[in-house]
Amino acid sequence: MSKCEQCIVRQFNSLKELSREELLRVSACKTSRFIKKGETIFEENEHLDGVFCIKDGICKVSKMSANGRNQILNLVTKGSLLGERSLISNEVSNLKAVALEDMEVCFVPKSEIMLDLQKNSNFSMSILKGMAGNLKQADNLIVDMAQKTVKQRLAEALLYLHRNFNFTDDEFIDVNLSREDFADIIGAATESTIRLLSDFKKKGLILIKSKRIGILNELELEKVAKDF
Amino acid sequence: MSKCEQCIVRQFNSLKELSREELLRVSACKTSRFIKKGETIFEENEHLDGVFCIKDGICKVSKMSANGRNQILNLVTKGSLLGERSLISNEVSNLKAVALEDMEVCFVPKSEIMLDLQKNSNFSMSILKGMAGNLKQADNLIVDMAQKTVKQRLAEALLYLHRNFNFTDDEFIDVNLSREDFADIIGAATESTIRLLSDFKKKGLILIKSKRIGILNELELEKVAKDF
DNA sequence: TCTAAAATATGATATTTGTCATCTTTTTTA
DNA sequence: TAAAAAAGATGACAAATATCATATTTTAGA
Repeated sequence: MSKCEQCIVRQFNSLKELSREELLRVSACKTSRFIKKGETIFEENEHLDGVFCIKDGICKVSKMSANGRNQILNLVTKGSLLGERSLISNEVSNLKAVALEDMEVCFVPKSEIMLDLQKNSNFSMSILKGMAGNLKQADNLIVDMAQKTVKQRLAEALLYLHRNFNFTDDEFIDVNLSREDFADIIGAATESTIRLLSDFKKKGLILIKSKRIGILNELELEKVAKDF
Repeated sequence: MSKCEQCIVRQFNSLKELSREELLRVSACKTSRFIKKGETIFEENEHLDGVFCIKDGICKVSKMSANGRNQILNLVTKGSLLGERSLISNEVSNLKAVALEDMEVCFVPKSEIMLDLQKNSNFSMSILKGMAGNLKQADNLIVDMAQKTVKQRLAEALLYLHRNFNFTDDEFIDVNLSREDFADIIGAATESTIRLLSDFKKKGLILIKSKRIGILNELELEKVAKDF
């Protein structure tokens, strides 16, 4: 089992605030898991007895609505923690996480995290800052969902993906999302989403090569998103 | 100026975790403000150098969308804190707060709160739990906004108001909201909102007496909200 | 590599929702 | 209290979006 002290990934999340001793303790009690594309990391209403630290890969975090449709709330990637919210509230998970590609994920038991939260104020402050950031992001998303048209939300989503998930040097977004995933991100019917993507393609805003999508005209897409 | 030690309101928020000495320090540096109905407590993008503790009254917390429409994200009432998120992120406020009735609000300077966050792990844990709760609530709202119809969202809003703001013993919701406020809560046009309210009234689900609204048939309203 | 299944695409149509105009009621203010 | 302003209500219509049907393309598995 690899050691947290040598793991570069922790630099990207609150675990970076842990002292050497704390980190050694985490390393000693953590477990590691490989997750295949499409597999579920955790389910809604599952009891999570700890937090996940994503070592590699990317997953979609979603929640089922009462009408049976899935809403993707976030795409979470290498370096992020998952499950802190439920752990802190001492509740079962309100979200579900599914791998979009093969992943490696470490699991740190609750007891260790809670101890560090209690004893290390830099760590708890870092977690708190992360949560505050998530909350701001969530507020923005509420406003977008409530006030923007499906077309605008799709434009926003494409821009977001372009800015955050263009790892390779080609113009394609580097996340393996189906049309249904897109629909679940923007909260629309799959058919409507497909139609709008075709529209954007026709207007030269994006490039579609079967499943892969690339942004061609960021400026114009921004205009669509902002409703000019 | 009244004293925090004797203020019953702090029992309802994280300030309850402060020690006697900490509370005395807060009491010494806090200020108190009376705010008239309709007045703004703080604006979007305003620099908040502390947090507000609501001693009395109720306010709407909202955010402007790019298209110039207002989105109400929360109704915040006696006993709640306001502004912690911005303070923790060390950012200007992302939200605006406007009084829905006459209010009394205390203001605690940032330096004091930050000190307590650092030194008192019960306090920081309580703030963290509060933020985690807000985040869960926000996630739920995203799903509702993305997946539910305007009618369903209105039904949900009415139920929420009924359950949380029925202070008197009559059947009316005890918050002074305009039809535009309702529209800003559910993210719809004011006219659509008015029309749906009339519909609900016609069907005997609610009672409308000019500005005052009461819930008559909670069960049926739930059915509407859940789409049966 | 061929085939079946899944995903994507598109047309037709119904439903939902927004917009603009106008009227009525309520509230505010002089 | 009367007049003016604001809020609420409603009709007509347009735009956005969902739904259902079906065709086409892509992907996965034998």
